[in-house]
Amino acid sequence: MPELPEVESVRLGLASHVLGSRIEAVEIRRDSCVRRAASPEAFAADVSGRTIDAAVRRGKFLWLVLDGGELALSAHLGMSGQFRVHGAEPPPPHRHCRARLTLSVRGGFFSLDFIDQRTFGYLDAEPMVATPDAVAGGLGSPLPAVPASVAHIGRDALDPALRRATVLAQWRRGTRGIKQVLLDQTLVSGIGNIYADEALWRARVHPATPASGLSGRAAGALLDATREVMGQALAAGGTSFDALYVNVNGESGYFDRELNAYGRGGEPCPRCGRRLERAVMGGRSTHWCPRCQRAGAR
DNA sequence: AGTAGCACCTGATTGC
DNA sequence: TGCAATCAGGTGCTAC
Repeated sequence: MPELPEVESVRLGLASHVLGSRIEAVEIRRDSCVRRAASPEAFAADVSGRTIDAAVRRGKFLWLVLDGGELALSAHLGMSGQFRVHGAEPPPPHRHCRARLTLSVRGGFFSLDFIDQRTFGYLDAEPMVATPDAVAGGLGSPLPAVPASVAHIGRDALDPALRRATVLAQWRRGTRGIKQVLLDQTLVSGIGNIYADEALWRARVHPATPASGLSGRAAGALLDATREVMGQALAAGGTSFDALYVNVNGESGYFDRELNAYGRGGEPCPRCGRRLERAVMGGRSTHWCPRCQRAGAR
């Protein structure tokens, strides 16, 4: 469920609570929440006793830089992952709590819970690896490296170091529809199903338009639209329809009130009044206005 | 090489 | 009321 604005809200919350703290204890409550590590015990051994130096994000991928920066505690929220911060005496773990970390800072202790109903999310201990374009890392990162599992992920739409001309050329290559291309995290990361539909609506591009048929100008306007909509969503604390997405303090964002297309199939287009359409494209539910977003327009 | 399809899960909602 | 089908914000692997 979480896309770039939601993951960035989580990153900001983590940064405000865990930077400079030390990982004292690790309780894995569901083994499969640790994917790459050889075992839950190996994960715990890798991260225990280490200090958290930074909280970094690229697209929807999030990681805590440990000690010297050669190791990361990486996390992906999948469809339903959350982090929740509790004080020295945390409540009993939530039913979907997959891991509980105990952290210490200046003699005080607190808990960090990883909660994930659908279990598509994960935690891992990973080496940091250099990437060809790792000039400045992702948002929040001063480091020239990313966790191994993020090496194939493109810079995200809000990253100042995004190579605009390069990604627009990559977008327009191949045979896929533009909706599928927007969701390709190896080109521009961070755009998920909600913000893909919203950006296409803003830029007046039909989701099934062959990406190769977009003009450079239209592709550029679409990239700008992804940045605008995700920037505004971030300012509103992200999008949330229910208790499945909350920040580290358990609070929901408000951007769902500002969605123009996503989830509004059958409702009037906020721009022209025409009934919005809904269909499945590339296995994902897709929403658009058949009048504002004409196939082949622009 | 690029792309489509499916697998991975749990839970809420909808329809019969 | 019960039960099955459908849907949900993501990613990675496999087979074309």
